[in-house]
Amino acid sequence: MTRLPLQPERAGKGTVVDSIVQTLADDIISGRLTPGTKLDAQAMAQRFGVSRTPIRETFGHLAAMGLVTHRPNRGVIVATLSPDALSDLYEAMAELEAALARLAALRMNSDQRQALLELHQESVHLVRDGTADDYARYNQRFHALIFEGAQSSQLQQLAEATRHRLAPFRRAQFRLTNRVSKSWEEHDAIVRAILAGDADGVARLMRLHVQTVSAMSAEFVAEHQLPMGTRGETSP
Amino acid sequence: MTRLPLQPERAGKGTVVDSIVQTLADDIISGRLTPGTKLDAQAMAQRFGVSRTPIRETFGHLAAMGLVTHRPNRGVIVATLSPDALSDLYEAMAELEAALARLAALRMNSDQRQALLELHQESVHLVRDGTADDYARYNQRFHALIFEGAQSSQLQQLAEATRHRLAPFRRAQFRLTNRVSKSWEEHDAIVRAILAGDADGVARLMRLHVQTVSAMSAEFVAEHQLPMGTRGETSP
DNA sequence: CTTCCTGATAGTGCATGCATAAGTGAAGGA
DNA sequence: TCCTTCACTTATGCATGCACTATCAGGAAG
Repeated sequence: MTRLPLQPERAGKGTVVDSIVQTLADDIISGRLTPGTKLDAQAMAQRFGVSRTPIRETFGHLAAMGLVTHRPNRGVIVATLSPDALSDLYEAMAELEAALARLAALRMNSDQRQALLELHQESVHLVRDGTADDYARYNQRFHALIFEGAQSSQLQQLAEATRHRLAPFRRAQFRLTNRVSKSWEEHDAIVRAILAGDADGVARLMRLHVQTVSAMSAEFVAEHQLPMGTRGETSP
Repeated sequence: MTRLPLQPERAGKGTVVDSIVQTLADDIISGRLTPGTKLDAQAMAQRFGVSRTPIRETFGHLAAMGLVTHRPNRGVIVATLSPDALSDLYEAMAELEAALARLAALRMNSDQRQALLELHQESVHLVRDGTADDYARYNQRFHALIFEGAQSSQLQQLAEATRHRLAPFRRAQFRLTNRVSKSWEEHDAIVRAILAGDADGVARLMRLHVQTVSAMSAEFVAEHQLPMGTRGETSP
C-alpha cells in the first residue's frame, strides 16, 4: 500500500498544452506578439494544428502568469500595462533582484564569484563596440549568474516571472543614449559589492540599478507610444 | 442532449471557471483539501454541476498558482512540498515580507501607522486569553496592514500568492507551545521599527520573524507527518 | 449631424464523445 | 510464496458541436 513517489518533479512535460504555453510565452517575451494584440483561439488552433480546447487551456496558463489578460466573453489579449502598473512591476522587480543580490553576496562560492567577475570584465568592450542586442545578452547573463548565486529557487522563479512580464516593455532601453555605459558602471559597483560580501550594500545598489532601468523604460515607452492600455479597456 | 438553458446558480458575473478556481483555491488554502489529495475531474464536475471541460481549465489555473501539481495522464493532486522546497518557499516569503515591511516603514501615513499600532496593542490579551485561531486571525490582519502600507500592489500580490501556497503547511503553528507569545514579541519589535521609520531595521526583523515561523512550521510538519513530496530528508 | 435602437455576425464558453495511456487485478510460472 | 504477464477498467487529453454574448453595421428618431 505504501506508494513511494517515483520521480519527484517529473511533472510539467509531455502534454501538448505545455509546449504551446512555452511557445506563446516566448512569443510575448521576445516581442513577436506585442501588448494589446488579440489572441484568436481558432487561429491559434490552426497554427498549432490542434483544437480550441487545449488552446483555451493554454490561455489560462498564460493569464495566470500575467502575460495575457482574459476578458470574459471578449477573448484574450497580450497584457498591457498602465504607466502606474509598469512602475509598480518594476518596483517589485527591484526588490526581488535586491533580495537575490543580497543572498548572492552571502552565498556565492569562489567559482561563482570568479565567473561573475570574468563575465563582467569581458563585457567592457561591449560598452563601446557592442550593439544594443549584444549588451542585452550580456545583461541577461549577468543577472542570471546572480540569480543562481543566491541559491533560492523560489525567489529566483518569482524574479524570472516578473522579468518576463516586463520584457515587452524593457527590450529597447539599451538603445537610449548613454544607457549602456551607465548600466555597466552600475554593474561594476554591484560586482565589487558582491565580491566584498557586502550584502546590504549590494541590495541597495541593485535596487537603484533596477530603478534606473525603470525610469529609462518609462521614458522609452512614453517616447515611442507603446500600447499601454492607460485608460482601462475601452479605447475609442 | 439534455441541456439546461438556465443555470440555477450562476453567481456573480464572471465565468464559471473563475468562481470554481476561487472555491477550490480556498479549499486548499483553508485546509479542507490537504496536500497529496487527488482532485478527480469528474467528481468535481458533478460537485459544481458542470462538465469536465471547465474543471480542467480550473486545474490549469490552480497549477499555475502552484496550489496543485499536474502529472501528465495521471491527474492532479494538491501540491505537496519536500522539506527543501518548503524552506525555500519560506525564504522567498521572508524576503518578500521584509521588502514590504521596509517600504511600509517609508510610506505609511500617520493614519496607517496609528491603525497598525492600535491593532497590535489590542491584541495583547490574545496572547494569554485567545485561541490559536484568534491569534491567527490577528496575525493575518497584522501582515495585511503592513502589505497595504507598502503601497506596492505587485509585490503585495506576490507575497499573498506565496502566503497561499504556504498556507496548508503553516496553519497550525500557533498551537505550538510558546509560539504565540514569541510571535507577539517579534511583532512588537516590528511595529516599533515601523513607527520609528527604521526601514532597514524592520526588514531585518521581518526576515527573522518569518524565518522563525519557517522553523516552527517545519517542526510541526515533522511532528505531525503531513504529506510531503519526498520523505527521507533528515534535518541536519 | 448625432444618438439610440435593432438585427446580423462572429467568437467565446461549455457539453459531450472518443481514442489512448495509466492503473488494477487475476492467472500463470519460477 | 512471490514475481511477472496480460487483459480489463478507469480516467485523462483532445476534438467537435451548440447556445449565448459581445460587437458592429445600418437605419430611425431626435
